[in-house]
Amino acid sequence: MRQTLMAVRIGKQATGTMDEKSITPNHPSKSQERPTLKTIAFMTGLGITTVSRALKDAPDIGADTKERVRLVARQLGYQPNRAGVRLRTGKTNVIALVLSIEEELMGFTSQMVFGISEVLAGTQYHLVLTPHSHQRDPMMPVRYILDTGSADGIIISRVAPEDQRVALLTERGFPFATHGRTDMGIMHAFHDFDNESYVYQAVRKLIARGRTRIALLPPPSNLSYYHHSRIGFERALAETGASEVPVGRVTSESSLGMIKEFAENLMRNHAPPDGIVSISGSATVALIAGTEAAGKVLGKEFDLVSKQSADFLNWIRPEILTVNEDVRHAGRELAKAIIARIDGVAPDLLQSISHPTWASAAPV
Amino acid sequence: MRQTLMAVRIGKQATGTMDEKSITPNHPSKSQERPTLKTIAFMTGLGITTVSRALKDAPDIGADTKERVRLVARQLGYQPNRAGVRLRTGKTNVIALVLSIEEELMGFTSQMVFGISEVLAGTQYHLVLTPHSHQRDPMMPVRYILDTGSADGIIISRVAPEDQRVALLTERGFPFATHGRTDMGIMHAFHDFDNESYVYQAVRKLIARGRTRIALLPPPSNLSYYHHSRIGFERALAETGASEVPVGRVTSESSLGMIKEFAENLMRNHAPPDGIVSISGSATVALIAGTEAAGKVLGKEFDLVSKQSADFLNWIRPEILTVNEDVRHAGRELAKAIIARIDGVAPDLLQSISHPTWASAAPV
DNA sequence: CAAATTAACTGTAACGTTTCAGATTGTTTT
DNA sequence: AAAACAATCTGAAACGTTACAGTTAATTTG
Repeated sequence: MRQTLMAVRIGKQATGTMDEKSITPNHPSKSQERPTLKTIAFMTGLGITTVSRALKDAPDIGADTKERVRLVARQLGYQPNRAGVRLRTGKTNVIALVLSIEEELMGFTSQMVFGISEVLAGTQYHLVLTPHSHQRDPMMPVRYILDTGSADGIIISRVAPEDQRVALLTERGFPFATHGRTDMGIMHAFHDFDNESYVYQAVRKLIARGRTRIALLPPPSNLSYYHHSRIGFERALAETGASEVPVGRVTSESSLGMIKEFAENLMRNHAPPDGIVSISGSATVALIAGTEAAGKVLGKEFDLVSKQSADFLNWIRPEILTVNEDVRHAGRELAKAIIARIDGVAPDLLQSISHPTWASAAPV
Repeated sequence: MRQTLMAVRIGKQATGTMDEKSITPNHPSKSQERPTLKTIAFMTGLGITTVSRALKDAPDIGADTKERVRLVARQLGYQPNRAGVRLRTGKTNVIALVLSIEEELMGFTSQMVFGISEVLAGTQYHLVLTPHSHQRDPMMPVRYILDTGSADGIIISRVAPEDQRVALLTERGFPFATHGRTDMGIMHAFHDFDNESYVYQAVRKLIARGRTRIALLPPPSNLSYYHHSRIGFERALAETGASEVPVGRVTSESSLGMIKEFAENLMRNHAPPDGIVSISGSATVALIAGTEAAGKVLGKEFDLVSKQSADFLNWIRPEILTVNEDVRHAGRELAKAIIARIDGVAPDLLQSISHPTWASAAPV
């Protein structure tokens, strides 16, 4: 029974002869319904099961049968029905990106999304966005996805050192990857930017320029990278003997108006900083406005180092020392990690960190 | 048979007694599977069909039965299984946002996404992102969605006056809404920013400041809003007798380096413009860099008007006259429109336009 | 009071897929 | 030649939902 099958048994009365959907009158003949396994089964004269198994290259299907099935499938442009697969297997082929609307404005989110999409484009996965107000209930989207099984994996950002979402997802054994690290003794997939190193190097650069009184505009203190940036900051200060000018409760996510006002007051102090490190590009814009409103000249009376996720600060003030956080790359890494995680790869193999690279002094 | 039903007929041997899923050993008892119609049917003693119909408030179900079903459903936290619904009805409860990775960087995409999500959050719809390189094959994502039926509606942006995607979607009768208008005699849902009016007003403002030689940095000429901005521009010039300083082939989406270089050359001409209108915030950043590299002072030798989708230009140069395009609002409008479209509302009732509002001179 | 009508409920089938437990060959072993 | 095996193929059932065509019992009609 090697190659005898060639369409000998046509029709297959049992399952019904390919039910000849009534051709709609407007589209003469092109209105062919979407092909299913049944279509291929009919065309090849095989059973639906055989076709299904052939397409997943199961070992109990003959080599030439597989070939034949694949050929017809390709010819028809067959694509498995997602709802069918999902209903039967529970596999959604969906990655959920949970993001907070407080996310940084300057292109952060879009770059992340594009990075993820880049990787997902080559797979069966779709990307579903689940924005929410982080303030209100950060657990809500995660719980929803968990309860409804509406994704195979989750990417979360803005993680805290002790992150409830990470705890919950881990407890449930649900695949996830985070943008940012945690500090709760839980092993999980992540990608992070090395903010400690960034701030450390930033301070060293300021000191190399002779600055000694440094201020750090950090992220909100509940987020993990607040601590990383503090550690880098303190390490650099300790090594060099430079001193810190404290910033009070202002953070990179305070309103731009508040940041400006703060910066202006700060620079009007009797002992203002001569170097500022900023963790966020948009905050830096307000920072400049404030410092200049106080009459200070960037590059002269003080220097400024900033991280940014889109390359725009140096167009505004070439004097700013900038580091680009490649968020798109982060997106790519996270997408690869979550897919691997879904495929069962151990989380400790899915951790990566980007290191700061300093932009050349001025753009073209 | 009014209120006699109260759990009299329990069990229902026919369909099987709620098959008591083997409780997993790790989770003592809380590991209740996700409730389905069957669960509710069992608990109420009703048939699955009855429960289904009761939940959709069908007219042939008794009022008290409905109440009872709703109560139990709420109690269990019942959520219809999306795969089941989708398989049976073809309804995906998904809105696809097709966006091009060439989309403006400065927060445009994220604001759009957040706006859409805001509206979708109150509905059963999920938001699926389908980014793609617009250059390569703009039709691909649309065709994919059409072929696989993977969404109930599509939102597209960056439309052209004669847009193939609009033509295809209309031909297939598929619900969609566009960010931007077309000009091909097809009635469809859209939201647009009134770029004609923006540019017109921009020019008038420049002229009010005594400027007479105006340059327009327009979007790429294949996009609809290129034409709108040109119309507004030319109308203002015609009315006032001001003259245009042409910009050649530079557009708001040329690289920042190119824009800067162009601006610098332009301002070094023997007859440079004294007013510039920019359609994009990020381009404006480069524009400033170029004009200042040529030694010109903003607000003195020339004035600059720019549109932006995030409020940042005035932090950089308070002198710039800015208009904020509220992309988040656009997202909200588009989401509402696409849902209405799916519900069968006529497209001509789903068209809206945002008008420019001028930011107050300087921010806080 | 039989027949028709109405109100309330229900089982079956189907959407497209995969898993399971066979079935049908031909071939090898004993 | 009977029995066992291997290689291929297969139908039935199930996932959760809804449309359809009933069924049942009570009520109205003639």
